[in-house]
Amino acid sequence: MNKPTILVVEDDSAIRNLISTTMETQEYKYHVAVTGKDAILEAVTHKPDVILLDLGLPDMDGVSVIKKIRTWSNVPIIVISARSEETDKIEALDFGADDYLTKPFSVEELLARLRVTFRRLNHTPNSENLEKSIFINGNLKIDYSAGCGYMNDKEIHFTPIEFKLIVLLSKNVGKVLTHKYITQEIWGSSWDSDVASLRVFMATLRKKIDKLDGKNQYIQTHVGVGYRMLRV
Amino acid sequence: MNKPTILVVEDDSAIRNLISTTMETQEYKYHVAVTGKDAILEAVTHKPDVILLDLGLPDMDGVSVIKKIRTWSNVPIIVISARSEETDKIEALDFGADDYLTKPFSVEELLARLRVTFRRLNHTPNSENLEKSIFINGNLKIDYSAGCGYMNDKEIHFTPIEFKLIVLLSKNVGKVLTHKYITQEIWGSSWDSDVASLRVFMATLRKKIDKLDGKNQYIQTHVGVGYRMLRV
DNA sequence: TATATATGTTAATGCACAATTAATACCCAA
DNA sequence: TTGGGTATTAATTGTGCATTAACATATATA
Repeated sequence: MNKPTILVVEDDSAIRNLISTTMETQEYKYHVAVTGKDAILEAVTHKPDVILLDLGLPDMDGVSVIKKIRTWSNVPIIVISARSEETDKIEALDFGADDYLTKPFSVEELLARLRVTFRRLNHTPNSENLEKSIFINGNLKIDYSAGCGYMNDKEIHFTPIEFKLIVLLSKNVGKVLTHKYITQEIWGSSWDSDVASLRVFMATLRKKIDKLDGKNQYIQTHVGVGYRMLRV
Repeated sequence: MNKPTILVVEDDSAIRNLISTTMETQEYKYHVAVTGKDAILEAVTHKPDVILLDLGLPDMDGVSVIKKIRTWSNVPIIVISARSEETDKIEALDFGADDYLTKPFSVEELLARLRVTFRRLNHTPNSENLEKSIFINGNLKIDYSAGCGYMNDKEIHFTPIEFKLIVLLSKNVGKVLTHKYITQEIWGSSWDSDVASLRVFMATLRKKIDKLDGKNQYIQTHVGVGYRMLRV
């Protein structure tokens, strides 16, 4: 995960500002919600990686917010609450909270617990990277997660750009990708010289893909437009 | 997960008994360790799903226990400590603890936090339990728990970072690991200078691994990307 | 068919990245 | 404080890759 997004739910403006400025100094991306309704809406629209949730919201009970979010998401929720009663903690934790801090809380501890959450997000494969990591098309195989490709079950070496390119093509099998789109994706910007390079890379890719598989053609040229990987 | 196993690490017999009886009333499966050495040994042999760790152990620092276990395992660790200092908490959390309770603690809260952990274990498919503590690849053998490696059944000494590195590589055999990922895992943050260091470590690792095994190559460079351990 | 334009292919160059060794800084224990 | 083992930094040499240019071939249009 590159930059985790945090949703801060807190109605007390003083604490909200404290947290906000903390988030900024840490250069975390974050959104803010003041009410429970806002919180749920934000959770839906922005898909935060973590939620910092105050239990004492003006419009609805904090635990209800947790329950609601838990009906469709397992996003980590760290509760920050003024209530230090044991029963409150247990209720919140059992209804889906992942951690519970009582006010007044230490900013450093909050950050440490956030780091724990991030660490876990990185270590446990979440639904995002569970997406199929192996692409198969004819005799061509690409293992996205391992970062390598195979032809007839024999590994072939790809340079970084070559790999980027074949990943791009394979993720869009059957679709024609324009020169502009491809160069944008690979070099970030589209120059004429990049298109010239692109042709060279296509040549080497074809040497590695098409020529090794005598009969099948994987990469097709669309004159004046771009390229396309064929489903064979 | 049907019946999670808990490892209880606590030298104070009163608290140990308190926790033990609690575990029994909950019908949790559990093991007990009194020293840090025991704890590490138990963690290896019984592969607990969760570890409850007291920081004040007689033989070694609790944080050292965390660090040690974290070199080869991501098992959730809940710290139970008499130290309520913020810095202690942050240190433990940053070195790999998942949660931190201060004594005297509420049994009910402990149970709630355990349930949070179990919940997480259930809906994040973790490979932890499947892992063996001994990794074998060609003539290379790594004993994660003992913290040492063998080449042709002869022990080779690894420095701490070297060991972390080879564990990381071995746990991702066949996968290309990016510079950024590796430096993040080992140093926690990714600086250019870390990549320079990484290269030095790779050189020494190769001297210890590749060069000792005349024919097989274990570590492969992916220029501009990172490194990969090959399954030989 | 002729001509222009677009694409394919190959080889050469320069640069960024990588390997390796040595030197320095750091850390812990005696 | 000192010494042994590690980590990090610096400096040198080596290598692979991206890019460019030059030329060959293909495709489109009149």
